[in-house]
Amino acid sequence: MDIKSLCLGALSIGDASGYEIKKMFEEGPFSHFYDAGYGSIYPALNKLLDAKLVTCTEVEQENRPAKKVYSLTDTGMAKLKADLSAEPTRDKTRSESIVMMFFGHLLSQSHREEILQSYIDYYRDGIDCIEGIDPAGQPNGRQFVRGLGLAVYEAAANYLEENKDLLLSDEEERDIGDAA
Amino acid sequence: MDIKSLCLGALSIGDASGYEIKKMFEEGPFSHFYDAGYGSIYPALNKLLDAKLVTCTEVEQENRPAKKVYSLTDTGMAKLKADLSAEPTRDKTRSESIVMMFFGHLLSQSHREEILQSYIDYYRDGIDCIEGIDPAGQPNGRQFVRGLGLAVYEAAANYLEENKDLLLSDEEERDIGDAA
DNA sequence: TTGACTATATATCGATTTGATATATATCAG
DNA sequence: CTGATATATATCAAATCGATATATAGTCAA
Repeated sequence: MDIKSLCLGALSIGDASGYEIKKMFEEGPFSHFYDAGYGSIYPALNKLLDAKLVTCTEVEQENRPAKKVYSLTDTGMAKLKADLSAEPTRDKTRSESIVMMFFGHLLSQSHREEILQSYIDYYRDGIDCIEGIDPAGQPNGRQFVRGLGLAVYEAAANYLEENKDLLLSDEEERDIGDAA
Repeated sequence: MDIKSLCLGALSIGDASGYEIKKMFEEGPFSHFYDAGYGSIYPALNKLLDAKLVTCTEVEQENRPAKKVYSLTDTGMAKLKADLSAEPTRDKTRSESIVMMFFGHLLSQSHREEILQSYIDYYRDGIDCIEGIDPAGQPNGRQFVRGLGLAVYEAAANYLEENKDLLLSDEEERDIGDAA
């Protein structure tokens, strides 16, 4: 499963341009569990077009640039279902905030506090964002994933707030006279 | 912050070979919040060596191949602290399991069940793995991150188990006679 | 003793992805 | 008329991924 598969998934929700697909990764439904930028989306759409898994129509618009709207073909939908039927690979996370907290003893207390607060804000914003989605009428899978996101973000935000002191307190000097 | 920074961080804990650093990402302390393979670690170590941020000693071993053990220099430690003092970028997650659940309506019930169960197992294994780490004597930051991991994994595993039915139930046919 | 498998260890390479930048059109504010 | 923001497509060097190659050595079974 790569960005081509995710573009097929995005188009299974409805026709869209590259720019609109990007927004699904940035602010939209995918933003909490997948990532992609223009540099991978546009090449992916071109490959999908070559493989006839999508079609493309140029649409003129008033007061803004023309856009290329992509649509899923029948073979595209079949390919999407095949991709979704594979064994999922392990989740990949990359959190610089956690790296910094992990090595907190190498940082000043004030910097640890900054990192922690912006990380709490990050989760609180995520919660607000997910709560802004109305689950009514959405497929069960999307409702399920929405609830998972809320549960995980709330657990993280609560832990960070309830255990601040552990991160912010300075290390106790241990091991004095340890070289017995 | 890139893999070079993470290698410096790994070496701040103790001298290590590329193979040993890989294991820190695979099974060790980094495995829950960062990822890296040989293809990025070995080139990173060579660049760090060129920049004199680490030194390298070849060590012969009994009953196994020789290894190259890397150590942090003073400038390497300074570089690590500088990297950790930057503004953290946003977390990046990439979860194929969640993508599959999100598009669950395109999959059979039995496949949804497989994905769900293996995802629950994944979190339960993660919990066991973290619980196996003794926090005693570790820096506060590492204890804090350990607790965060536990809180988040437990929230995820519990949500998945308690809400199984929502994902596994078949969609109700809505909108019949909707074209009013 | 040969083959299969596992673990340790380093290294490389094509393909993919990242992150930044370039190019346009159009609106709005100062 | 300059700068900022939003829409929209495209590209490119650098970083990363995932797979593979190579080598040593132990185990375990056919």
